[in-house]
Amino acid sequence: MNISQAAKLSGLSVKTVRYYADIKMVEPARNIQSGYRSYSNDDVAKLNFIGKARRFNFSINECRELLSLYQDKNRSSKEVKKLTLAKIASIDEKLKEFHSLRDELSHLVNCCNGDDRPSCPILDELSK
Amino acid sequence: MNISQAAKLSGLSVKTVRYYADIKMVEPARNIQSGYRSYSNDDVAKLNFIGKARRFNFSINECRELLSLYQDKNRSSKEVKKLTLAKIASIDEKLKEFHSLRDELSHLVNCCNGDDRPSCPILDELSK
DNA sequence: TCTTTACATTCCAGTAACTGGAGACTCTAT
DNA sequence: ATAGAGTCTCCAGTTACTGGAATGTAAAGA
Repeated sequence: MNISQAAKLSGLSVKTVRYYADIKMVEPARNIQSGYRSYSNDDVAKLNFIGKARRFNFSINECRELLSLYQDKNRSSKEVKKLTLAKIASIDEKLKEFHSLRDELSHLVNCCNGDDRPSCPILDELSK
Repeated sequence: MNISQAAKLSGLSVKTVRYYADIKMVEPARNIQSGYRSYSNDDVAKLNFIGKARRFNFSINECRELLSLYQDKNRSSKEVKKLTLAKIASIDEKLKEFHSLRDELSHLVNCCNGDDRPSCPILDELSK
């Protein structure tokens, strides 16, 4: 199938699918006459896999790792679990950061009158 | 003072401070002889301000806005509050995303044996 | 004074993961 | 035959820096 159908089936944009071909992550066959990319069902399955992994916040390189594990019939689940645990840990980091950020900002907002007078505890805090 | 001291006082890297000069956010005077950037205390205060705002996850453009409000003696606190509330909302978005991501991933990890056999619910989920 | 060393300058490239657009070619339908 | 849709490649832009090369300047020691 052509790229637009592969894109539709995998829920990705055409640009993204072409990008994944460029970076050699999912390299489809080519129609020799037209030069058009020609995607198999297998290719679409990979695109789907990658799309999901990306939505799970795995980076492109992590997706590559996962993809090779996915395609390796002899892989152990240990490796995948390890990668996923690391990902969870990094998400926890981010959560912590964002939580404290949120708390500080909302504290500042609560102290701010929000009227038309120039006094503003938010700016005061930023300039300390 | 020279750039390295301005960097030290503001807690930013020299590269970053130079970058902020390049993008015309904090433009110091120049020593005519040497061409070296020459930072005033006022410049350092701005750098500090920006550094803090960046740590509060404001983008460079938002920092520009905040900075101009900061320097505008006639600004109202309303504007700043609005910007900050929007920032909080976007942080909340991210928090929600990351929370659900985390939950899904840890669910998958809990279902995974993590042994040397190839069966792996994580990959199974990704390939569905 | 000379020399070393530390610090400064500019400019270019790379990061991550795409996205947008230009110009050209191909396919399909009328 | 031609219009319109789809595809191709290639280049640039996004965000906020960071690293490195080649070169110039300042300060301190011998």
